Amino acid sequence: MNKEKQKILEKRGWKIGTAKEFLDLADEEASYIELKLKLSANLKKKRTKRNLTQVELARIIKSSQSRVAKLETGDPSVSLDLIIRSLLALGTSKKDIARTISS
Amino acid sequence: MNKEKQKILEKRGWKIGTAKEFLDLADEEASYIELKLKLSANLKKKRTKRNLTQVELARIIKSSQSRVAKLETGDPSVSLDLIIRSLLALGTSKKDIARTISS
DNA sequence: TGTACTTATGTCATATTTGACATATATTTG
DNA sequence: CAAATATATGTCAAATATGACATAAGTACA
Repeated sequence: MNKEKQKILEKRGWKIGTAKEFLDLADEEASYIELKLKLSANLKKKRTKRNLTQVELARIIKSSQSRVAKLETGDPSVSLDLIIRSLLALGTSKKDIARTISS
Repeated sequence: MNKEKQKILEKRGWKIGTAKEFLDLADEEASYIELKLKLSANLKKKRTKRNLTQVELARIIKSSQSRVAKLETGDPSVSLDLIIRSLLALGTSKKDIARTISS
């Protein structure tokens, strides 16, 4: 992971860690974050494709509009669990999730 | 999802929900749980293949033996985030994770 | 058998994630 | 343009996940 990418992620609120940790864990951490961001982007794509508003999706997953916004903007406060649950709630198949991850 | 499967999962500590909710959300919930269980099983497989003890893996992911045990036994208290992070810490590729999910 | 090693289970204080709310900022539509 | 609609951002109390610890239970092997 290059410095630029790290800066961008940190600006969005992701903590990559100190320099020392950075050397050890950065790659896994970056992979983990990228995985989440990919799935988040996919969620947004799926929702818009269905012409659903964030409010409507929030109702489906029993959450709130603001949380859906955070889900889709890749906010660090959002868990992978919630992302996956949301995708599944939109009828996303395991295969489709897998595709998104390995893309 | 059949009643049997629900009972088994509930016995292990998973809350599937009330009868009414069950009808609406059971399938997504079941998919979500199965996804976690599959990845957990894969984690255990990867660790043992490497001849690592739970204590050693705990060190690598900066956690504790007990949490690793919970990770591998599919304890409901374990997040997908931790499972994925752990897999990545063992050098699992996105492709491999994707494979596990769609299997 | 027993002793060392490994894994499972229970508990808990702390940390993180949650839905909800208010409100700011786009974006669309008339 | 303005009003309506949709999305983003900040905050917070409550819910959930966390590492750590103790200890039980299982496994290997002398």
